[in-house]
Amino acid sequence: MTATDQDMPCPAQGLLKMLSGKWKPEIFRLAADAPVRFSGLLRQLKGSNKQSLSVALNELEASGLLEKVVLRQKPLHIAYYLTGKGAALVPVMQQLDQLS
Amino acid sequence: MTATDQDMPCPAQGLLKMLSGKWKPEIFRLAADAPVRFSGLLRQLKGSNKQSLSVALNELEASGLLEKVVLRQKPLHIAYYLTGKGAALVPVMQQLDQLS
DNA sequence: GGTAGCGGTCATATTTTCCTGACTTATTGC
DNA sequence: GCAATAAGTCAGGAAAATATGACCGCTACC
Repeated sequence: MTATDQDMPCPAQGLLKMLSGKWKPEIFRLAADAPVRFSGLLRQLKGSNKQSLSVALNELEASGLLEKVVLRQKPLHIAYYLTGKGAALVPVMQQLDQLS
Repeated sequence: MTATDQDMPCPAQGLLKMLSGKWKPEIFRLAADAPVRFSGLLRQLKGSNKQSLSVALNELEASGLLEKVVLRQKPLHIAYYLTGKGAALVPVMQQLDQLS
């Protein structure tokens, strides 16, 4: 059990895990469309809550799919943008959509 | 809340859910390679257990990705085969692999 | 008749995930 | 100064997922 032991015999499993959870797929989809913000998500995703969104956003950021950006404009905004890695995932998601 | 209420604002979410869980991605991958059997999985997937595999296999079957087949040969075998729907998912999984 | 392998189920833990409500810091509007 | 909005954190608790160990029916072997 070293630090390099990734314990991941299935390559796709990592990606799958990045989008697993109750809110992450929807957040990702919205972010793929346009940058998202905390309060906006809280309003759009009915039934969600601060805690879960906070965790989900942090995980999406940690896995490199979203990037948190502080916009130093008038009222100070924080937005989450899709990264390059995130964008690379979009076409795969679209294929999944079509299989549904 | 009718029976037609699918509560699924994100199309890909259904597919994602079908492969969510600790063992389902690996089971799916193995089944995509060749039909799998209960005892074989239990041996190959180190750290797994009957209960979890049973649940995972039933869910994969219920979601139409695997098909349970009883082979009425000499010692009686039960195997899980990839369905057409499951096969359609394979190339998408391969794309996920390459994004890793 | 005893033992072993296959393919499970069942009842019960343990672990992980998700939700709730209270509280915080900073900014804006009145 | 006071309330509101944004973007959270924190301490619980409830619910869902996962694991453990016992047990069962069937076939096969010796």
